[in-house]
Amino acid sequence: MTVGIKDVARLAGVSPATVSRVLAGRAVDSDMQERVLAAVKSTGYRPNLSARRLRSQHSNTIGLIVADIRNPFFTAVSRTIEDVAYARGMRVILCNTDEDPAKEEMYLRLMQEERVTGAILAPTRRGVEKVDAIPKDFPIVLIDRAGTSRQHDSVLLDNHAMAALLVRHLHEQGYRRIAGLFGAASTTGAERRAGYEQAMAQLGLDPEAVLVDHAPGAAEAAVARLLQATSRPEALIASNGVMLTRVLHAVRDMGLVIPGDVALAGFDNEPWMELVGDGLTVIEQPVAEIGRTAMTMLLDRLDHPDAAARRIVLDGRCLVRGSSTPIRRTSAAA
Amino acid sequence: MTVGIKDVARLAGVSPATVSRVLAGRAVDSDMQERVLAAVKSTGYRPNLSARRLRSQHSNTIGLIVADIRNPFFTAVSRTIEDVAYARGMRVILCNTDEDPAKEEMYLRLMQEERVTGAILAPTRRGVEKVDAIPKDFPIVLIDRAGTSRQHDSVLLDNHAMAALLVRHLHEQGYRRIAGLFGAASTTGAERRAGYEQAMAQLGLDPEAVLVDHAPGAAEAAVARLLQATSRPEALIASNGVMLTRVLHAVRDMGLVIPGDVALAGFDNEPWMELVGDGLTVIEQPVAEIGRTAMTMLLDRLDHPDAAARRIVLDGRCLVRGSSTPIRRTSAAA
DNA sequence: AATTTATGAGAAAACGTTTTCTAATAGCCA
DNA sequence: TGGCTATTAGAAAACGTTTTCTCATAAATT
Repeated sequence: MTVGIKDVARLAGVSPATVSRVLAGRAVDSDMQERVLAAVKSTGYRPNLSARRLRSQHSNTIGLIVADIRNPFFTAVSRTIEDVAYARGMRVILCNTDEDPAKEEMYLRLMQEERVTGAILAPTRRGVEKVDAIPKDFPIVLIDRAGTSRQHDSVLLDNHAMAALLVRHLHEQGYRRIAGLFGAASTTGAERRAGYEQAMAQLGLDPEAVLVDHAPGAAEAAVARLLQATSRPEALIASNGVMLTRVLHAVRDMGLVIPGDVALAGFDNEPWMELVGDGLTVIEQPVAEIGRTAMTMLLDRLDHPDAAARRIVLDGRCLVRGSSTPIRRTSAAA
Repeated sequence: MTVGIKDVARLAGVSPATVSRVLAGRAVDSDMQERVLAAVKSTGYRPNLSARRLRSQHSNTIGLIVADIRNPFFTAVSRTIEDVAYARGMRVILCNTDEDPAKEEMYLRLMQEERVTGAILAPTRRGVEKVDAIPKDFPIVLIDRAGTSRQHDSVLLDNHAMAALLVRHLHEQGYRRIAGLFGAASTTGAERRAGYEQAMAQLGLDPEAVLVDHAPGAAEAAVARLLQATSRPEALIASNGVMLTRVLHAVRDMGLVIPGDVALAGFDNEPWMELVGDGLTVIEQPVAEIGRTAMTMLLDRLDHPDAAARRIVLDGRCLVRGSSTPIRRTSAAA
């Protein structure tokens, strides 16, 4: 019942090939073109993209695999990627791994079965080890996390440096006992932790890094444990925006005030972060640039399949706000 | 170069049809099955989903068209829809209209060309008028906005009642001059405005509704205009979460405090909303239930194409927080 | 003016599957 | 034991396009 290219051709009195050519915008007799366009309109013909993809062997689709679209960082990056893609006539398939390597593997397989033109992937910590096993003829750009893999293109934040920057900022404000909460399931967490520990060591401070699960409630529990200890930290660092939100909740629930009882700083800027209290000090990531760069790299890769893999490392901005005002010590200094 | 079902068949010494049957999990000789599976593994065969869809005539894909995935309401709903869909072996194509009817139309056309099994759509205000023109054989569920269309299934919030609820709450707290900011491009905004106006009228109050564009900066400008007027409103209502955030920003930028200078309430709950000041009073939508219901309706529709269209209206919860504490009048009462 | 080259249209093949159709074998009942 | 049915596998058609191939006609070159 559905109208196909043959029906259009018959109505217009031309061959299917001609209809295809008209639709592809290639040179045809203007009279025929007119008849074809009229026939398309009158039949309400809609090309079947599956058939088109099967025959033409390119999908014009890219896969986007992130941990969780509810994380505003990924939301923002995704949005940019989609806009660029659709502007180029490409579709995007979006998948959430929930930091689960099994899901990630399944979605990567799905992408191959969809014969996507390429994929943009934020791999899980365990997934990043397997990423080098992906066939070279499957173009991939890693975002946000790349681990040690140098085989694929990647666009990353300078996590190490940014975490260190945060530590030094807190140190300058007079904080000494600075604890850090880092995501356990992502390489991002690991890198930020390393930056944190190195900066702490350089300043002669004792690092206290906590690895936090992706599971709900984990961050809250970690905060409670930290702040109920005998020598409570003077400041907390949260390694991403979602965790920062949870830490904030947990601190409030304990009846503590920021920064009076404990200072707070973290990663990822969101519109509300300057509204809570006197604002939250954060490292803002260049989300739009990350998305745009990833798409550009992917398209470049398609043009030059054999070029060497590139790694682009971007810097964030440290937005200093009220949650890290200079410390006011109540008793003896450290 | 890519390995197809024929290659697998040749290696396993069976016909392509048999390979297809094994992969579909249908009954075959166990010896052959074993050989096929071995051949699949050794060749690294990946089925071509385009070919499969073309031949089998079902795409196992649903389209999801929302205004903007960066709006946390849509993010949350999308996430639920995706989870349900993938659990059923279906894919989701996600598109953002940016409240632009032209984009919406284009994406609806795209969905038809993809031969999606069905679509879930949050139509723009102008798009909702055209939605009845969509062929009946294209299953659609409208979410969040349905206007007067009764031809398609829909799952909605009781916008009228919820807006009225917010008005009555503010009235109970002692507020009288209550202004509302409503999205100009969505039917949601229109319905909430109607509820607001009716409730205001019933309480004998003068409504002051402002229609706010989707464009950036529009909400801020509207707030500035309202609060600089000679008789400044005592309370503001924002018709969705994004607008609420912007209103909050604007109020803060003017150096006013909430609720001391002006009270604030709105729609859509987000994790941070209990953290800013003494919390924001909002109507929380049952986002997960909306997503789940939409998917269920869509799947039902596929089973019963000729059943009458259903409209499911859900209630939200009013979360009372600090931004609407009882008014303390400085001078004479109204 | 004759030959080559360029252009454009139709016929038919091809893309990689699933499904229908046909045939063969095994199992069952009388 | 003979015929009938049920089951399973292979051959071939089909899905709706694009693209290659072939041919005819027009344009260009010598």
